[in-house]
Amino acid sequence: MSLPLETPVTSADKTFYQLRTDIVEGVIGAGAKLSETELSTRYAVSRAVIREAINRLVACHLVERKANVGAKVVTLSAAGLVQLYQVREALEGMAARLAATNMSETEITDLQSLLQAHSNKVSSGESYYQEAGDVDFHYRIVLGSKNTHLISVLIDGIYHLVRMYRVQLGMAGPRVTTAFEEHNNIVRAIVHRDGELAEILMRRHILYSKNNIQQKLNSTSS
Amino acid sequence: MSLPLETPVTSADKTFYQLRTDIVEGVIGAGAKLSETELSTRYAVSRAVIREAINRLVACHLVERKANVGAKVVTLSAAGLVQLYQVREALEGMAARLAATNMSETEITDLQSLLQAHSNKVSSGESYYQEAGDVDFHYRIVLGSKNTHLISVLIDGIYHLVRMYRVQLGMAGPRVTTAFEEHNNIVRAIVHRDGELAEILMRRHILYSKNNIQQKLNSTSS
DNA sequence: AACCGATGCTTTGTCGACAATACCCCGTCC
DNA sequence: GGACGGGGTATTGTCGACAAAGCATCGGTT
Repeated sequence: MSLPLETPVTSADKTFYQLRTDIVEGVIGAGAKLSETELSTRYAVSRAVIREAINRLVACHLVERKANVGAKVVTLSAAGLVQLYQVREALEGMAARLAATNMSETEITDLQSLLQAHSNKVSSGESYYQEAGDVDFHYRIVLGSKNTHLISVLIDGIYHLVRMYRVQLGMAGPRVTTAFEEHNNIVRAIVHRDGELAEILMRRHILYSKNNIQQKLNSTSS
Repeated sequence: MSLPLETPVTSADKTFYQLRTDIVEGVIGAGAKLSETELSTRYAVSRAVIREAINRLVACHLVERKANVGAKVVTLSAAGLVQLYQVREALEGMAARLAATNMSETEITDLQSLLQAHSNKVSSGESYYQEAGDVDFHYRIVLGSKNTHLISVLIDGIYHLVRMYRVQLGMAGPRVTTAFEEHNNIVRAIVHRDGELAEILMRRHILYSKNNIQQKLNSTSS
């Protein structure tokens, strides 16, 4: 793995991470109500820490809360996924642009070797690539931007939502080989320190993914 | 005003809004420690609501908290402002692109009349434009995108940070007339439903602002 | 004299109980 | 018969107190 780096120190931290994975992974289904008392018994902690965890989940847009009523897991829609990918296109495009100028030489060589390793796996027929490899690649680009706000919005927020969408809507999808080629082109632009090109390629890459997903959604709904 | 629309219902809401304005407005200075006990007495509420308010401020990136140590207001830097404007460029550019296709006809005409009103004020010499007019314009574009994530990240998060930077670093700045022209061009692109052009113009508009601010920072620091 | 450890104090994290609000059910009235 | 109003219940919001962790001071040792 690249970097969880999220070390829970307090009890609220642990419950927050636990709840987040449970929600993203679908253990707690979409639209499910988060009863504070029930969760406090299930996780064997006070209601206060549950409340804090829920508030953080609200900040991540993973759950919604109405005052004096309660919190429930957000229900996802195809339109929401499209909106999410629009934001990804904008943010990760900028991340790629910045990464082209801000990544260190060692980071770039690491990125290249990472891609090379994925290439080997893809050519050997492993479809392992899709999940872990893809997120790893995008993580490195985002972190390479060295832009704090960009990093936090994407890694702490959007990526978890994307994962949740994947699980909810049952996207284990292919699109491996072409995506690999796109990744390769992006890295090449970064190697040449061409931020403008890197941004364009990254935006197209995410746009393609969006179209791919939309197409899949339409075919399943028809 | 366009839309605060943030109606505090619970006590923690009110405290959160109060604290946020106090921090953004500089009443609570940068780097200041937020003592929970002290704030609970100052605002005459329990420590629990103070904690919740602080947690929300942490989510907005207005304060930082270290476990078992405490929370303090973020200290701003020129580099941070540059990073913030990079994110603005990406997000608001996308917002303009989406607004070009998603804004209703009435929203567009309202936007035009708003700009016309500002034009009158500018030509009559009022420098009132800068603050209220500019934020109003950008708000409408962002809301016109109809993209939930875009709206929340910008309006609930980044714009408050930008305001805080303005206050902290003493930016009351001019750049009125040229900015108005840029706004006008963006609106024209939206009228023509040309999302691509609207994005380009918005990105340049924000880039100009960033350069303007950077230049001002360098001149003051030298 | 400087470094290390213990002790006490301050602040945060957590807990259980109380207050307030919303929902549900039922009775009554039109 | 339907709609409005009142009471009961369950859940959330708020509070004060206890537990734990960090920080400073002070004493001891090398």
